[in-house]
Amino acid sequence: MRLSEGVEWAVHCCAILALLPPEATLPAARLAEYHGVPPAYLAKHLQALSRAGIVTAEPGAKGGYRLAKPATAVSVLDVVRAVDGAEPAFRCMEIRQRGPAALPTSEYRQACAVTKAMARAEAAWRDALRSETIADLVAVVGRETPPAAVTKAAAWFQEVLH
Amino acid sequence: MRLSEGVEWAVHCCAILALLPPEATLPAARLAEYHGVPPAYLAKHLQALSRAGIVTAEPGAKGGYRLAKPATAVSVLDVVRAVDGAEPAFRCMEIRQRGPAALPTSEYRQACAVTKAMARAEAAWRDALRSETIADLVAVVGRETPPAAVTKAAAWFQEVLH
DNA sequence: GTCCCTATACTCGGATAGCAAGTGTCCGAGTATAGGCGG
DNA sequence: CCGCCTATACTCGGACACTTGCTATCCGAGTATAGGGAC
Repeated sequence: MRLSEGVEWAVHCCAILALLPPEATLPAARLAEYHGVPPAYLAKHLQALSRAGIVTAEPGAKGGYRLAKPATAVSVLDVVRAVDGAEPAFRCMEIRQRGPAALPTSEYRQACAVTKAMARAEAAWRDALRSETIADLVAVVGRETPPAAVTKAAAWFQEVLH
Repeated sequence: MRLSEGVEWAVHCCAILALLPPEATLPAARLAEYHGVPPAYLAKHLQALSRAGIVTAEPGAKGGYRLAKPATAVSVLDVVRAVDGAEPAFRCMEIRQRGPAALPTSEYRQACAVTKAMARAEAAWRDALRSETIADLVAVVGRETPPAAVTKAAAWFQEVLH
């Protein structure tokens, strides 16, 4: 089981966008440059965030991306689902309905116990991600990041910000 | 994010093996036949369960697989980790250490907030799977399965059991 | 009748192809900007 | 000097190759069994 690498990029990008002044935008190319990742591929994931309504895109010169909602209203789960998709990790193939001891489909009214157990676990995972917002992450980063990094980042933003 | 299909097969196989009389074994080919899945591919996953110490394999004629531990001592998490691997779904690539605002590696002592949040969510997922044992699943199945299916399965086992 | 030996058939185990999804990249459509021109 | 128009440059958005890892398969090594033969 492996989560798409783009999820990490997307969450970090949301955290950066949350730090921007209101109404300011940052192009995908700058976000990619800041994180040291391929610009074209990051753009693909930012498009997914845009489709999900997490960020809004300003087209044209001096355009770029901005958070569509307050950082307190964007959970990590929102970002994960936007990039990685909403399908569950465990897909029940109903193998109990196959083989020599199978019954007609109409006999299986309850979801099988395996599926239920997996669904409970995934629900716990989603709950944990839902309870954490981008604003929470930003707060933690601001508390734990060395001041040197903050000033360095702030200086860089001054140059590229739209 | 997608869990290997073999996980579903492996859990179902463990549940079947838990129903067997003590010391009885069932070959991989019969387990595959019962579930209607490719025998060779299922064998691969059963090997993983064997390596993990969840089942033991009896070689030779009249051989097969048997649970290595009581069903109450095998959690669903054990099976998932045996088949799917123990690596976390989210792998932090430390992209914060890249780009124009990066600092020397020695400055990053804390794990980044994104990684921590993801780790918490995965811990919740694992906890949920760890709290469920194969014995629990068997109990639920025995309670919810129609009697017709139980007798049909029992008859089939009588024929193929070693 | 009992014991031993041998050949057999069946089991698991690891090494080997095929395919799908994620990874990475590119080019085209659209828009706000900046400069030049006319009034 | 001010307003308008046009050309430009930059942005996002979706469509196109490539690579890794999951899916699927096969064949070889090893062992308990079953049968036959000798005592």
